[in-house]
Amino acid sequence: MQNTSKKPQMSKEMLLPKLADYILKNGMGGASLRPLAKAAGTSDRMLIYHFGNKEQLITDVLAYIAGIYSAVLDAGMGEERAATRQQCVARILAQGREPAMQPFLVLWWEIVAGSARGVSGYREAGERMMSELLLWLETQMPVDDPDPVGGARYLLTIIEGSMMLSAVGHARTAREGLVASGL
Amino acid sequence: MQNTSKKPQMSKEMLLPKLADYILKNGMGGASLRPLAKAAGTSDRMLIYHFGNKEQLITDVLAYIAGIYSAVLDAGMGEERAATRQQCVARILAQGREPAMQPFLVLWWEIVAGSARGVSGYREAGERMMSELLLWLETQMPVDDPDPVGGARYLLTIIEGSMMLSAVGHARTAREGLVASGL
DNA sequence: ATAAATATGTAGCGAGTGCTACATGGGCTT
DNA sequence: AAGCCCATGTAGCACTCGCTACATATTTAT
Repeated sequence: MQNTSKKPQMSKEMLLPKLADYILKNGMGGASLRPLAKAAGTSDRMLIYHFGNKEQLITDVLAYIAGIYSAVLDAGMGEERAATRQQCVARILAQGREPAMQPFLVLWWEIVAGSARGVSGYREAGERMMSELLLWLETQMPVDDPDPVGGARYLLTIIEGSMMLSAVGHARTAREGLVASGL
Repeated sequence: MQNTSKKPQMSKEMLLPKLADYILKNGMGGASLRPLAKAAGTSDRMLIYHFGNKEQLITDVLAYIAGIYSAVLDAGMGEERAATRQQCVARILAQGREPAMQPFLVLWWEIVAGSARGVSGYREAGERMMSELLLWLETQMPVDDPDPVGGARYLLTIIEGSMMLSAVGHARTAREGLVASGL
């Protein structure tokens, strides 16, 4: 008989995008082996086979997500720099409100929580994603900014603080804080 | 025979402190009925009896924790105000580094994550805790501050941004951001 | 005194968890 | 052709999960 199932030969690399997609949509809470396997078109048996155990799988998927994060960042915004810090912050906050960014944002807080609690793999992913965002932010600073390096760190702090406040229903508080600071 | 077990008459009010204590120590991840019941000196059966279901229990415990949050805030710092915004921020960040605050901080990010994902009870608790912190922060602003209301919102944004960056291993980034901003 | 309401213990159900044992197919090397 | 290794399917184990059925003791109301 002919080879009907052309030896799928599933590998980590083929699985990671689907796993990342599922986790972005459903969060870490629903990230158990059987649903993940179903979403990736395989079985829990094979996930363990490829990744060794669940902890390693999560670590790998989070690293993968951190890896594609900067691509999403770039895709979401034009190339021209902002003219002022105020405009820079406004743009990024606006981007954070876009629907396409929501899965990242919602997952982000779970990564922060896991990192704060010391869960393996979370801290590395979170640190990397913040490093990416920081680098990217430096490239987005106004060309005439007197201190783009320090300024990027300052704006990053404010942006993340604003996002956290928004996440717990204090978007207004964050907005008023920005106004009071001149940003 | 005499009444050996003096009719315990467990009530929500008696259970909440122990439940809150356990959750502060072990986080939401370990907050399943049987361990919670054991920590509170009762049974999973009785937790459901008193709270109806787990979701309501979590909601109630988070509300209780939010309720005692401001007391912890006050207890952790003296009464005299800061002289400058810079000193105000430095004090609060120092307080956040104290061991006694760690359970709150670690739990805090789980509340933010739950709030961002829309889990019932988390948003209300998070919003309330932030409101408490904001009010308290207003009382801690320098007496001669030109805009204590807006300034408190600005400082709150920066403080929370700094704490988040620290949680993912970017404490240095946050510190450099503060320096660049003059705070 | 009787009945109703409250409070609690025991046991278990059905579903889901991470993970493993065992078998087996198909492609590879020798 | 023979043997070996990689990839995968099937079945299941021991455990935890939230929650419930049932019985029962104790207190309160009539």
